[in-house]
Amino acid sequence: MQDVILSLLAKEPAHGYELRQRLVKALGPAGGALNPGQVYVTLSRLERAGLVEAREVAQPSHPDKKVYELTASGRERVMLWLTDVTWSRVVPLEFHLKLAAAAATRLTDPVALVDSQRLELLRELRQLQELALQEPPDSDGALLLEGASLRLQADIRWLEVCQQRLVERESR
Amino acid sequence: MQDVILSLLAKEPAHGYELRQRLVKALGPAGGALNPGQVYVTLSRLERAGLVEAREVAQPSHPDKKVYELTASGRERVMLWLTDVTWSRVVPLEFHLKLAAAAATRLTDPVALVDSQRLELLRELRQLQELALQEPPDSDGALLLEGASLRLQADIRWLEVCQQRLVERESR
DNA sequence: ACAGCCATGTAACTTGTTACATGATTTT
DNA sequence: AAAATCATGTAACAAGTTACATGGCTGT
Repeated sequence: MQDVILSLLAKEPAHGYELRQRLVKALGPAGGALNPGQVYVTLSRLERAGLVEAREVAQPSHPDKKVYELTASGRERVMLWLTDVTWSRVVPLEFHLKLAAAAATRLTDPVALVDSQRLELLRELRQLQELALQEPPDSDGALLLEGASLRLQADIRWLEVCQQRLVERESR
Repeated sequence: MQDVILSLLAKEPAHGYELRQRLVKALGPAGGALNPGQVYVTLSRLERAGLVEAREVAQPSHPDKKVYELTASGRERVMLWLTDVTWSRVVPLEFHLKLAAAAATRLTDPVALVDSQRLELLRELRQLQELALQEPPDSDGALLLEGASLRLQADIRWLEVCQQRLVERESR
């Protein structure tokens, strides 16, 4: 969250309300879940950490607003974030633990578990592809959806491999 | 972390030290980064939440140990976790924000950013494939590595698409 | 005597998250 | 007069993370 806010401020100074709106828009359909308060909490923590600075701006026919902008060390942190290359590869590990737990507890059949997850991902993939049709081609939104879609396909293929292995082992 | 610990306890009751070792082993090369204290912190929080219960076990030629096992509500939570199907699709969104920030700040060239990330992922993929060779075929470890590898390939393909789009836009 | 493994924790800090509170202005 | 929008925050808790503290037992 902090890095996200900072990256938005890297573009131009803004106040909390504006940031919240930009975030909701950037998050798309998932944007509704964003709690307004969180933006302000994050901003005040960033200020305490010296990464942003605020100045109050009076408005004639509106409540006052507080415009935040990056400090030097804030810009430094954005640069670090930009060049950071740790991508999340946590999920397969987590799912692997789930499989092991399912096998150990025998509360759920591992094969059924893999299958339900696979079906769910397929459902999500169809939904994504519907969304992609509504997006103008070659837009940023379409590019984003393509990234999510490629990942989903990779995960689905992996689940298929898992399922195959499980069935093979069962038949031995 | 909580769910991970719970899933390990779902297999069989265990004490903290043992859990830590199993975790380090399960995490493979990344296991070294695990702070021992965290296991105990997590266990005590799980106990406070009523998801696990401990009983102290004296050992003749070793310090005492505290063996934890799941309560009924702990087992319930594991079941919820097992059947939960939310996979992380956050990363493309995050990278998209990075691209936007890079374009806005002009501190870094977006094309260079994509390229460095792509090279890094390629490096990781090679490393993964080396690890896979050392793993016995058809083992759980090999399956895990395959999942990570499929994801990496999807991410790399996405970055290639991003790069293509950026170059296309530049030439206009 | 000293290193190293077995075993457990606590204090403190950061971050995410939610629920709640406040008040002005504009539109209907 | 009510509802929506503009605008900001606080208090409190949950969770991840780290640094540090403690002690017994084992092998050399």
